[in-house]
Amino acid sequence: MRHDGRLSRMLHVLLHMEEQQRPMTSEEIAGMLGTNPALVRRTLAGLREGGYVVSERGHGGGWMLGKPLAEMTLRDVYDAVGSPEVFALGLADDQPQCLVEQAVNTALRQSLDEARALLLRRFAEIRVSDLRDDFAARAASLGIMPGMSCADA
Amino acid sequence: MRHDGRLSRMLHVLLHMEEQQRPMTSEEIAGMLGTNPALVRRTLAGLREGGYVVSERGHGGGWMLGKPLAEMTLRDVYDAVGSPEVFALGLADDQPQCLVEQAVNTALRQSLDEARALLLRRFAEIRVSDLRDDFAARAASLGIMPGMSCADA
DNA sequence: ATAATTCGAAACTTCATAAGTTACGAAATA
DNA sequence: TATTTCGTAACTTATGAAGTTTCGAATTAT
Ligand code: FES
Ligand code: FES
Repeated sequence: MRHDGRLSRMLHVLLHMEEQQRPMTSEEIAGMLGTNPALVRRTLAGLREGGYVVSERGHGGGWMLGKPLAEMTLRDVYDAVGSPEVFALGLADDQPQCLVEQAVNTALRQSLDEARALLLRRFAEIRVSDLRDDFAARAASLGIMPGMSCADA
Repeated sequence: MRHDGRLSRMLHVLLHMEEQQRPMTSEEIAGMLGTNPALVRRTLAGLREGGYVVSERGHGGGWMLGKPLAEMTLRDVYDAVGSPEVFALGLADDQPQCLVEQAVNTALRQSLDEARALLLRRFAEIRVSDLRDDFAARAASLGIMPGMSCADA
């Protein structure tokens, strides 16, 4: 099953966005992510609705942070990209007639709901700025300039 | 993303299998699950390797439990169907050059690993026989004969 | 023996959907 | 007026579970 990488990508983008003191175009971002501008616009549109980024059209336009990274949690970003399905595991039928299958569903739902709740709780505890700090520490310990250029682009 | 219903289906099958005091053919099971015999064989093959079911060919053959439901946990069944990917959420790139993306991956992995560990721990705590008991309780409270026939077939 | 049943397994098609792409209009700046 | 850049719709591709077809092998019934 193809997994959903939107949360991961958007976090990556937000961190790079903070480093830049200028709007980043969808094309730049697409190059960074190894994808294309239309997809970037489509996904960042969700973050814009939440005020996490702002976009400007025309010459000199692009995407910039709409608020400090310290004011966004992973949970916020998760919701901004559409609160995608967490699990690949699922039920065969959500509303089965069969009582046996209902028992199976009840048990699986309970476990899945618990695990999802834990995950989203963790996400809510982590600010995006914490990732930036983690990155800064890695960079420092490797003796790398914090404002590095994009190696993957 | 299309989710993976193998665990759910196999639990359903195991519970029905216990009710029957005879081998169930792949065709019967397929009718029950709303699918087809080849898929049933493919998926049950994993359970057979773990000794959770046994199969016999030829006239009067089919599938039967290989051990009591009290000796199987949801975790056992999960592993028997191939330990499928738990999450639909995933990383954009598992081994990125970019330090920023590495920081993102580290944080996401940590949260996902925690949630997965909790889920599998719960799975390991639940015996398949617990689901049967839950089913029996539902059936009793509805005044339904425990050995009901298949309504979905 | 012969026929019927049933699993075993390979090869293939379908389906769902995230991702990727193309294209063009709207808005902003030069 | 030309250029840049986002906004958005429509379309194609990629991936893997699910579904299907088919035939051989094993087992039992007659
Ligand atoms: S993609 Fe993060 S530095 Fe290039
Ligand atoms: S599928 Fe469970 S009773 Fe028919």
